[in-house]
Amino acid sequence: MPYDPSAFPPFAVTVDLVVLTVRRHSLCALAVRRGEPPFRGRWALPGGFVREGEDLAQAAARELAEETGLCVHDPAAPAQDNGAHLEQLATYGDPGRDPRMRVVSVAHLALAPDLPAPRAGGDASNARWAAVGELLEQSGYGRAEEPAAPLAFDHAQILADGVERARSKIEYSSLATAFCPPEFTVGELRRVYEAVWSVALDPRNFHRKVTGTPGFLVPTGGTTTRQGGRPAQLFRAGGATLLNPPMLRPEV
Amino acid sequence: MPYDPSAFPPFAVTVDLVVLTVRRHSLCALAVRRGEPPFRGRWALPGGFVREGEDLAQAAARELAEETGLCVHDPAAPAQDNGAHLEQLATYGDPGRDPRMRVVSVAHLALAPDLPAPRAGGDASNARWAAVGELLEQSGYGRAEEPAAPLAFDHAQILADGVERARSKIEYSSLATAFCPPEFTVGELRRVYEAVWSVALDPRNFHRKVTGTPGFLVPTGGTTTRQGGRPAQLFRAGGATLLNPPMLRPEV
DNA sequence: ACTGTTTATCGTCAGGCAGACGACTATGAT
DNA sequence: ATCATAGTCGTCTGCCTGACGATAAACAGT
Repeated sequence: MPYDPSAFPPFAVTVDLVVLTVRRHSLCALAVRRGEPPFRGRWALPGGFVREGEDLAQAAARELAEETGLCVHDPAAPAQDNGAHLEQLATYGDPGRDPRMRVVSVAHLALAPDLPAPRAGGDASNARWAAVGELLEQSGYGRAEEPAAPLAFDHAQILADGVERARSKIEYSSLATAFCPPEFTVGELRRVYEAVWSVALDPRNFHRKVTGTPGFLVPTGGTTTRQGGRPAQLFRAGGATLLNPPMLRPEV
Repeated sequence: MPYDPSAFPPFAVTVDLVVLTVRRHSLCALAVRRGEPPFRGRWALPGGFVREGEDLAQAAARELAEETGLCVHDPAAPAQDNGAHLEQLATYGDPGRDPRMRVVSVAHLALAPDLPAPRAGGDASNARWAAVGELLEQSGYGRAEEPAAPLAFDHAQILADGVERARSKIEYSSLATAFCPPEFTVGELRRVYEAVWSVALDPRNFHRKVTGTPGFLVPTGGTTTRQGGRPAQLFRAGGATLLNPPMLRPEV
């Protein structure tokens, strides 16, 4: 089809972020309260316009830093900082998804270790970590009872897609370590899987699997007792990014 | 970030298509010749602007129909027409990817059975099926020798991403049947895997795997000898979309 | 009609990996 | 000292896969 530079409909392009973390044994997402219409006062995913001259990934990283202070983990420089994992998720462009104008949103997925408190431009009351189960139940994506205040726009759909991406991706990649601090124990990593999948895993088989996969975990030599019980070895994420064979998710 | 409807940079939004099929035992992609600058005369992926009031998926389906005449396979109405599989791939928005203006392209991946001849608006010389190996070698994504005429824009990157998506997705889903006609034999399905992965698979183990996975294939009762040799049973794609355990891709 | 070629299909066997689960270890709490 | 908690090492069994032998049913050529 011929390009006609003078005759194309103009769009606004935004990035929206699904920022996931594991807190208190449950998968949580970052939600911000909208300060202006439409959907004023409702919770939404963080996001904003892509600026001129700005790459999509740059825009997502900038928004992530503005909302959480997190730096993005550079895949080239492996495994040391407290940076987050960031990847493009999908693009949502239904006409009418924003009542004001035609907006195409390029959603990104970010995985972060457990953080202190969210700061949305310094105003803590306008940002929070919410359990994804609660956020999605309110929007009819779970077996809901009281559809209290669903997320604004189509953000419930975006969140559901992001959670599904995270759930499947930790099966065959080492991405679960993005939820962990730089040094972590096998038990802490197992609790990440259990929270994301909402299942209970056998500690012995899990230990055998992750320590037996070459390049997945490298021991740092240290130990910790911060989980109670017998001291556990500390590990860092190894260079391997793909898990082959994958970690098997128990069916329900 | 506050939304300011009066102050956002305008973007053009396009859809680009990675249309894959298997022809003569090799994976091929649809390429169209550009009729106007920039990159006039070079090969590119089919695509076009998203229209006002048009969904992204609608735009992709419209472009696919314009270029190939294919209808999109409705996931709700399973397995009978010669429709193609269509899914969103990723979004590319580097500033400068189009020298004329700021264009964000939402790439889609389409998988189609082997088709007669391409028709790009009736002009056959401006559209062709090209082996993905050749297209990517020319762009430095394979071990190239003569970087003849790489694809226009960032389309080589988009094609590489689409091929990688297809390669990994046939591992754990029944998507390989989208490359087959409505009725097909186990051998034909195996040749799809072999073409997409560029490997040789053991016919006996492959047969055991696909016929032993419940819901993957349903026999139609008919047989065919169109491949020569002993008559083979004909199958249709079953309802199962996920392959568990997955088909294992031999490492190189 | 016979032989060779091609493709399809069934069977066998050994190795690897995952699930179930027993046993032991090393901390802190009472 | 005893208990509770969490980590780590083993064992066993069943399933799946890769390697590969064997048979079946078509066609081509002599």
